[in-house]
Amino acid sequence: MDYLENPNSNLCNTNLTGNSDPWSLDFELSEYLMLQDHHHHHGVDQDSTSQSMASSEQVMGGSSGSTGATLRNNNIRCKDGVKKNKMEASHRVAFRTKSELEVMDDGFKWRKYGKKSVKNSPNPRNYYKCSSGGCNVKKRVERDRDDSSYVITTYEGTHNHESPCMVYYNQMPYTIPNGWTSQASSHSSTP
DNA sequence: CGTGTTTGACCAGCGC
DNA sequence: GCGCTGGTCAAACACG
Repeated sequence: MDYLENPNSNLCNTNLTGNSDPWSLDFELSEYLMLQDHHHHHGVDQDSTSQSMASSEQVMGGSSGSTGATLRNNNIRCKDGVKKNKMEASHRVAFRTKSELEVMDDGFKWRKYGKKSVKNSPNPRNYYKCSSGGCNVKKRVERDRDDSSYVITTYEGTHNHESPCMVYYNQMPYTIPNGWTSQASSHSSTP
Protein backbone atom coordinates (compact mmCIF):
# COMPACT_ATOMS: atom_id res chain seq x y z
CA MET A 1 0.00 0.00 0.00
CA ASP A 2 2.08 2.68 -1.27
CA TYR A 3 -0.53 5.28 -0.82
CA LEU A 4 -0.47 5.00 2.89
CA GLU A 5 3.20 4.72 3.37
CA ASN A 6 4.44 7.56 1.36
CA PRO A 7 1.91 9.40 -0.64
CA ASN A 8 4.43 12.09 -1.13
CA SER A 9 6.24 10.01 -3.62
CA ASN A 10 3.21 10.03 -5.78
CA LEU A 11 3.33 13.72 -5.99
CA CYS A 12 5.86 13.84 -8.69
CA ASN A 13 3.22 14.86 -11.10
CA THR A 14 3.10 18.54 -11.34
CA ASN A 15 0.27 18.57 -13.76
CA LEU A 16 -2.28 19.37 -11.18
CA THR A 17 -4.45 22.32 -11.61
CA GLY A 18 -1.68 24.55 -10.51
CA ASN A 19 -2.67 26.44 -7.48
CA SER A 20 -5.15 24.00 -6.07
CA ASP A 21 -3.15 21.06 -5.01
CA PRO A 22 -5.51 19.04 -2.89
CA TRP A 23 -2.82 17.00 -1.23
CA SER A 24 -0.97 19.95 0.07
CA LEU A 25 -3.86 20.94 2.25
CA ASP A 26 -3.28 18.31 4.86
CA PHE A 27 -0.79 15.57 5.01
CA GLU A 28 -1.55 13.76 8.16
CA LEU A 29 -2.47 10.41 6.84
CA SER A 30 -3.21 8.85 10.14
CA GLU A 31 -6.34 10.82 10.33
CA TYR A 32 -7.51 9.62 7.02
CA LEU A 33 -7.52 5.99 7.90
CA MET A 34 -10.97 5.04 8.83
CA LEU A 35 -9.87 1.82 10.34
CA GLN A 36 -12.05 1.47 13.29
CA ASP A 37 -15.60 2.28 12.91
CA HIS A 38 -16.31 4.41 15.90
CA HIS A 39 -19.89 5.14 15.13
CA HIS A 40 -21.84 2.98 17.43
CA HIS A 41 -25.19 3.83 16.20
CA HIS A 42 -27.73 1.66 17.76
CA GLY A 43 -31.12 1.45 16.24
CA VAL A 44 -30.23 2.97 12.93
CA ASP A 45 -28.09 1.04 10.59
CA GLN A 46 -27.42 3.96 8.43
CA ASP A 47 -23.69 3.51 8.37
CA SER A 48 -23.85 0.22 6.66
CA THR A 49 -21.40 1.28 4.04
CA SER A 50 -18.81 2.51 6.41
CA GLN A 51 -19.19 -0.51 8.57
CA SER A 52 -18.67 -2.88 5.77
CA MET A 53 -15.68 -0.91 4.75
CA ALA A 54 -14.28 -0.89 8.21
CA SER A 55 -14.90 -4.50 8.89
CA SER A 56 -13.02 -5.53 5.83
CA GLU A 57 -9.34 -6.07 5.82
CA GLN A 58 -8.57 -2.70 4.44
CA VAL A 59 -5.36 -2.05 6.27
CA MET A 60 -3.52 -5.10 7.19
CA GLY A 61 -0.04 -4.66 8.36
CA GLY A 62 1.78 -6.21 5.50
CA SER A 63 1.92 -4.83 2.04
CA SER A 64 1.88 -8.35 0.69
CA GLY A 65 -1.41 -9.10 2.27
CA SER A 66 -2.76 -10.85 -0.73
CA THR A 67 -0.93 -14.05 -0.05
CA GLY A 68 -0.40 -14.67 3.58
CA ALA A 69 -2.99 -13.07 5.67
CA THR A 70 -6.57 -13.70 6.37
CA LEU A 71 -8.13 -13.34 3.05
CA ARG A 72 -11.75 -13.63 3.01
CA ASN A 73 -13.19 -14.48 -0.30
CA ASN A 74 -13.82 -11.43 -2.26
CA ASN A 75 -16.49 -12.25 -4.69
CA ILE A 76 -16.27 -10.45 -7.91
CA ARG A 77 -19.13 -11.19 -10.11
CA CYS A 78 -19.00 -11.20 -13.80
CA LYS A 79 -21.72 -10.15 -16.06
CA ASP A 80 -22.73 -13.70 -16.67
CA GLY A 81 -23.56 -14.15 -13.08
CA VAL A 82 -20.45 -16.19 -12.44
CA LYS A 83 -18.78 -15.45 -9.20
CA LYS A 84 -15.08 -15.49 -9.10
CA ASN A 85 -13.12 -15.83 -5.98
CA LYS A 86 -10.39 -13.42 -6.63
CA MET A 87 -7.84 -13.08 -3.96
CA GLU A 88 -5.71 -10.54 -5.66
CA ALA A 89 -8.22 -7.84 -5.35
CA SER A 90 -8.72 -8.13 -1.68
CA HIS A 91 -6.91 -5.17 -0.31
CA ARG A 92 -9.03 -2.26 0.43
CA VAL A 93 -7.71 1.00 1.64
CA ALA A 94 -9.82 3.92 2.55
CA PHE A 95 -8.74 7.35 3.52
CA ARG A 96 -10.24 10.62 4.15
CA THR A 97 -8.90 13.84 2.84
CA LYS A 98 -9.90 17.37 3.45
CA SER A 99 -10.22 18.77 0.02
CA GLU A 100 -12.60 20.62 -2.16
CA LEU A 101 -11.69 18.61 -5.18
CA GLU A 102 -12.65 15.01 -5.04
CA VAL A 103 -10.56 14.09 -8.02
CA MET A 104 -7.02 13.73 -6.79
CA ASP A 105 -4.36 12.88 -9.23
CA ASP A 106 -2.35 10.18 -7.56
CA GLY A 107 -0.26 9.35 -10.55
CA PHE A 108 -2.53 6.77 -12.08
CA LYS A 109 -5.05 7.14 -14.80
CA TRP A 110 -8.57 6.50 -13.72
CA ARG A 111 -11.64 6.08 -15.82
CA LYS A 112 -14.96 6.77 -14.28
CA TYR A 113 -17.46 4.03 -14.80
CA GLY A 114 -20.31 4.80 -12.52
CA LYS A 115 -21.98 7.14 -10.17
CA LYS A 116 -24.51 6.31 -7.54
CA SER A 117 -26.18 8.18 -4.81
CA VAL A 118 -25.90 6.49 -1.46
CA LYS A 119 -28.73 6.29 0.91
CA ASN A 120 -27.72 8.44 3.81
CA SER A 121 -25.59 10.89 2.03
CA PRO A 122 -26.68 13.80 -0.07
CA ASN A 123 -23.54 13.36 -2.08
CA PRO A 124 -23.12 10.82 -4.83
CA ARG A 125 -20.40 8.25 -4.98
CA ASN A 126 -18.16 7.91 -7.97
CA TYR A 127 -16.60 4.72 -9.21
CA TYR A 128 -13.29 4.70 -11.00
CA LYS A 129 -11.23 2.01 -12.56
CA CYS A 130 -7.58 2.05 -13.47
CA SER A 131 -7.34 2.61 -17.17
CA SER A 132 -4.24 0.51 -17.66
CA GLY A 133 -4.86 -2.72 -19.45
CA GLY A 134 -5.05 -5.71 -17.21
CA CYS A 135 -5.02 -3.65 -14.09
CA ASN A 136 -8.24 -4.10 -12.23
CA VAL A 137 -7.76 -1.63 -9.48
CA LYS A 138 -10.86 0.21 -8.53
CA LYS A 139 -11.37 3.35 -6.62
CA ARG A 140 -14.44 4.85 -5.08
CA VAL A 141 -14.70 8.46 -4.21
CA GLU A 142 -17.37 10.04 -2.15
CA ARG A 143 -17.76 12.93 0.15
CA ASP A 144 -18.24 12.51 3.82
CA ARG A 145 -21.80 12.40 4.96
CA ASP A 146 -21.20 14.65 7.88
CA ASP A 147 -18.50 16.94 6.68
CA SER A 148 -18.89 17.61 3.06
CA SER A 149 -15.48 19.19 3.06
CA TYR A 150 -13.92 15.76 3.46
CA VAL A 151 -13.49 13.30 0.68
CA ILE A 152 -13.36 9.58 1.30
CA THR A 153 -11.33 7.68 -1.22
CA THR A 154 -11.35 3.92 -1.20
CA TYR A 155 -8.83 2.00 -3.22
CA GLU A 156 -9.46 -1.63 -3.94
CA GLY A 157 -6.84 -3.92 -5.35
CA THR A 158 -3.24 -3.46 -6.20
CA HIS A 159 -1.78 -2.14 -9.38
CA ASN A 160 0.12 -4.62 -11.44
CA HIS A 161 2.17 -1.86 -12.97
CA GLU A 162 4.05 1.12 -11.83
CA SER A 163 2.65 4.52 -11.66
CA PRO A 164 3.30 6.47 -14.82
CA CYS A 165 4.92 9.19 -12.86
CA MET A 166 7.23 6.69 -11.21
CA VAL A 167 8.34 5.49 -14.58
CA TYR A 168 9.04 9.01 -15.49
CA TYR A 169 10.86 9.42 -12.26
CA ASN A 170 13.03 6.41 -12.91
CA GLN A 171 13.90 7.50 -16.34
CA MET A 172 14.75 11.08 -15.75
CA PRO A 173 15.85 11.67 -12.22
CA TYR A 174 17.67 14.84 -13.09
CA THR A 175 14.74 16.88 -14.09
CA ILE A 176 13.16 16.81 -10.70
CA PRO A 177 12.61 20.23 -9.31
CA ASN A 178 14.35 20.96 -6.11
CA GLY A 179 11.31 20.49 -3.99
CA TRP A 180 10.80 16.83 -4.52
CA THR A 181 13.99 15.33 -3.27
CA SER A 182 13.23 15.73 0.37
CA GLN A 183 9.86 14.14 0.01
CA ALA A 184 10.57 11.37 -2.39
CA SER A 185 13.12 9.59 -0.25
CA SER A 186 11.34 9.72 3.01
CA HIS A 187 10.24 6.15 3.48
CA SER A 188 11.59 2.98 2.07
CA SER A 189 9.36 0.44 3.65
CA THR A 190 8.22 -1.57 0.72
CA PRO A 191 10.17 -4.81 0.47
C1' DC B 1 -10.93 9.34 -34.47
C1' DG B 2 -9.57 7.90 -29.95
C1' DT B 3 -10.31 8.45 -25.27
C1' DG B 4 -12.84 9.57 -21.26
C1' DT B 5 -17.46 11.01 -19.06
C1' DT B 6 -22.40 10.81 -18.39
C1' DT B 7 -26.32 8.41 -17.26
C1' DG B 8 -30.03 5.12 -17.21
C1' DA B 9 -30.53 0.24 -17.08
C1' DC B 10 -29.32 -3.99 -15.26
C1' DC B 11 -27.89 -7.32 -11.76
C1' DA B 12 -26.87 -9.46 -7.26
C1' DG B 13 -27.22 -9.47 -2.27
C1' DC B 14 -29.81 -8.70 1.71
C1' DG B 15 -33.71 -7.86 4.77
C1' DC B 16 -38.38 -8.26 5.48
C1' DG C 1 -40.80 -13.58 -3.34
C1' DC C 2 -40.45 -8.67 -3.42
C1' DG C 3 -38.42 -4.36 -3.03
C1' DC C 4 -34.52 -1.68 -1.77
C1' DT C 5 -29.70 -0.65 -2.28
C1' DG C 6 -25.08 -0.71 -3.96
C1' DG C 7 -22.05 -1.90 -7.84
C1' DT C 8 -21.29 -2.38 -12.85
C1' DC C 9 -22.26 -2.14 -17.83
C1' DA C 10 -22.65 0.17 -21.95
C1' DA C 11 -24.64 3.29 -25.27
C1' DA C 12 -24.64 7.94 -26.09
C1' DC C 13 -22.23 11.92 -25.74
C1' DA C 14 -18.34 15.41 -25.22
C1' DC C 15 -13.79 16.82 -26.06
C1' DG C 16 -8.84 16.92 -27.82
